[in-house]
Amino acid sequence: MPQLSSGGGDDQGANDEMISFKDEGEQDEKIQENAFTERDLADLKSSLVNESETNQSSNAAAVRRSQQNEHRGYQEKHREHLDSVSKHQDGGMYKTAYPGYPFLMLPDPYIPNGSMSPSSNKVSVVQQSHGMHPLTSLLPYSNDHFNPSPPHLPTDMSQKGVHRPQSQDISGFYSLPPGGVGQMPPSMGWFSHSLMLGPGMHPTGIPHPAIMPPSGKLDHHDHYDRNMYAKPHQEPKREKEPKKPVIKKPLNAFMLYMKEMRAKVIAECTLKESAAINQILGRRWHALTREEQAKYYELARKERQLHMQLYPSWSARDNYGKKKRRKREKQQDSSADPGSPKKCRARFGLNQQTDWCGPCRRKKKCIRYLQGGWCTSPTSSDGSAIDSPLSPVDGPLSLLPPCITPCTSCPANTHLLSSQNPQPQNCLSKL
DNA sequence: GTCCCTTTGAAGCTG
DNA sequence: CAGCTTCAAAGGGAC
Repeated sequence: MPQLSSGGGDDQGANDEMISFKDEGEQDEKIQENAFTERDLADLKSSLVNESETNQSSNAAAVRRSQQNEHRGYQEKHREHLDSVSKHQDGGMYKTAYPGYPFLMLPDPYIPNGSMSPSSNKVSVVQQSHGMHPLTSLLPYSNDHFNPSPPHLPTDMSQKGVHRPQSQDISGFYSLPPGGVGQMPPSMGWFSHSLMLGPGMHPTGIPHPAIMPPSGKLDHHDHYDRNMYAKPHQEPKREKEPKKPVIKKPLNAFMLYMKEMRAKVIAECTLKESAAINQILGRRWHALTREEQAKYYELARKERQLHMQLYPSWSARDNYGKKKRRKREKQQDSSADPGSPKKCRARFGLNQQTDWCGPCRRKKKCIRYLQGGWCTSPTSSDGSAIDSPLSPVDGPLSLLPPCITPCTSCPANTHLLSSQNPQPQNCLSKL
């Protein structure tokens, strides 16, 4: 846990926060759009802590009770479930949830609708029927269609010749509390109330969240259809040499935090754009105490451990550079067809960074920039920073670029700020 | 349909 | 080994 150790154990949370925000001023104003002023943010920070504590206290008891009850019959039923699961394996390659890691109090972090937020209407419903251990249903990884044998069995694990370290005893790795695999460490108990399986999610019907269908995209927009996995007509496809399913990276601590808190932030500030949400979440993340963050680091570590055990031969390398390759291929295709040049996503210049396409504001991503030209006219003979050919101030309002950072002086937030225009002259409030 | 944005952290890659 | 890059999630927006 680099974050936990990097601070040297001192109380440097505030410093850490300052360091992490490279463009604080700009980000601040973005957040203001939805009542996230600095003042509010300060309130938010304190309220977050209270919120967290409140949630912990109010839900902890109920959650603990629930866990205890459900844990009682787990060990016997777990074996039962394994049998059940193995039967399901015959029925569909995506139908089985991996049952071997009940210690992990995660909802399926890879299931698009598997929000962990307590405020999310998608979630927060404990569905641990079927005599399953509550955690069993949350197991995020399914290995069935990937590895022929159940990965949770040490013998199977050892059979896989791999370059990743393996452990047959996870508890040894994480110092799991006494009580077995199904019990969460006390410090993690708070998490369980929100890390619940989504409604309607059958425990054994969860496709592996980290595995993308062979035909699926790697992109985050690739919301694989859960139903698709259940369709029996998928089966005949296996006659052909199936492509290796894409196994996604395990989520890190912050990603887990985002998963849980996203819906909450959305509800609080009516924002919907993920970029803005993520900015807020980033701030909240820094506002968390070390103890609160530690919970997520712990979860993330378990997540990685689980992932490692399930896919010992998987490496982040497997997914590394795929997007880039795809993009490169596309570019090659487009360059081979000069008759249909890519449209430049140009907006009028908003920055002067030399490695950006000034007009486009698309760092190294503007097709024309990559092809050696600018979207519009500007060039600099000495190679210095290239200014925008058309200042936002120059154009009529209708031609102004979209807001990068909402101008809080404008009631309607219809204008933009940028590093060049911290207080744009065309601000509605000035016009 | 695809990509971008935006965040942090982990891991891979590169010089 | 340090520094950079990519990818995890999310979903609206742009094209």
